[in-house]
Amino acid sequence: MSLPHAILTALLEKPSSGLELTRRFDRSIGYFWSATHQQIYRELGRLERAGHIRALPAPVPVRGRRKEYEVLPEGRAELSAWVATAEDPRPMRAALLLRMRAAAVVGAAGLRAELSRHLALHQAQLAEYLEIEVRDFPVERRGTEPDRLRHLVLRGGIETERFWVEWLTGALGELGAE
Amino acid sequence: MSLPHAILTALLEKPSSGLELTRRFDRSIGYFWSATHQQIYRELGRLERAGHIRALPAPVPVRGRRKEYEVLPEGRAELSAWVATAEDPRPMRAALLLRMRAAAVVGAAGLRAELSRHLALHQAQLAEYLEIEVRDFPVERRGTEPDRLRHLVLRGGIETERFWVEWLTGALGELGAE
DNA sequence: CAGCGCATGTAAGTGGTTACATGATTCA
DNA sequence: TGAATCATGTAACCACTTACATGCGCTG
Repeated sequence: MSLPHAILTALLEKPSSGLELTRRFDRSIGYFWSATHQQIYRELGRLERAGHIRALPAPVPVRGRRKEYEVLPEGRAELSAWVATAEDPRPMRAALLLRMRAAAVVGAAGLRAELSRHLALHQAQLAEYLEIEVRDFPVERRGTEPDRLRHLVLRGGIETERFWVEWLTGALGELGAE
Repeated sequence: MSLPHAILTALLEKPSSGLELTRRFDRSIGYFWSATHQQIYRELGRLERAGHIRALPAPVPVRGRRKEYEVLPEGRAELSAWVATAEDPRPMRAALLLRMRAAAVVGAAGLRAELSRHLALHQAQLAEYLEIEVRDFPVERRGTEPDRLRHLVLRGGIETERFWVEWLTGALGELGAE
């Protein structure tokens, strides 16, 4: 149950409309909790009904007109509570590892190309994260706690991608030329 | 759409009943693609209707009225095709990273305990994987391709857990004593 | 004023989770 | 015989995905 909290976090960082949120999810929060615009609109409706956020007063609330949302104190309290909640990590879901295990049974024919493709994707993502790190977290900006925490989040993304790049590289080596 | 393929893989490794599959998912395949017994029974039904597996005629029921399934050639072909399929990696879903980002906004009160708890869980999982590695993949058993592939899968689990242990250790250091 | 992009939504279908139901065997 | 356990399932719900629908504002 993390989507509402992802949205609350994003709205606290900057009040936004549904579509703006969608865009920001595509390039920032979505790196570790993705969501489509349909999910976001539905969740915005729920959060509003729950009294956690409110739409900023618009002249005429009509379909097709942008609605900007901001977080209410209740929403901030909810998010604050969630940060300290005990919530077990979900078991990982790695389809590639599954495919590798299937390949051990039925043979690895055709797997090599797919591994290469994934390797390129993860290398690209890693490069993007490293750019963000250079741009947003220069050494002199690492003093305040919020900055240190945000940097930790980014390091999580970086190390995850690095893991995949290394694992895929090793796997391609093991597979040989096929 | 990986659950059916996870089941096909497991059944090729060893024909099983629904409950046996559930147990094996809990301690093996489920490490990277978990499933409950309800999911498994539903999926077994679908796979049987699709002609990918069949129930063996029970010779002498050992316990209860179990149904043992085995994979048909069509199922093996389906799995073989899936191994080579182009399927993009799903974006990661890391609730802990999300919570860390929320903490950057509303404060990290109470987060430390939760990070410690997760650290212990991941350390335990890592230890379990390392035991499996020692037991199932001694150096002299790494020659055949199936063994090498299965070992790669395990290495994926090991390195993932190692990532979390390191990230959490670093995060606890950054958070300070609170 | 027609067409296009922006913005907000609805609807249907799938996969996964939680809670419950039912029969069959074992054993005290 | 009654309780515990093994084994297979059903039902309801929720999250997420995919496809489509509707209204607004700008521009040619």
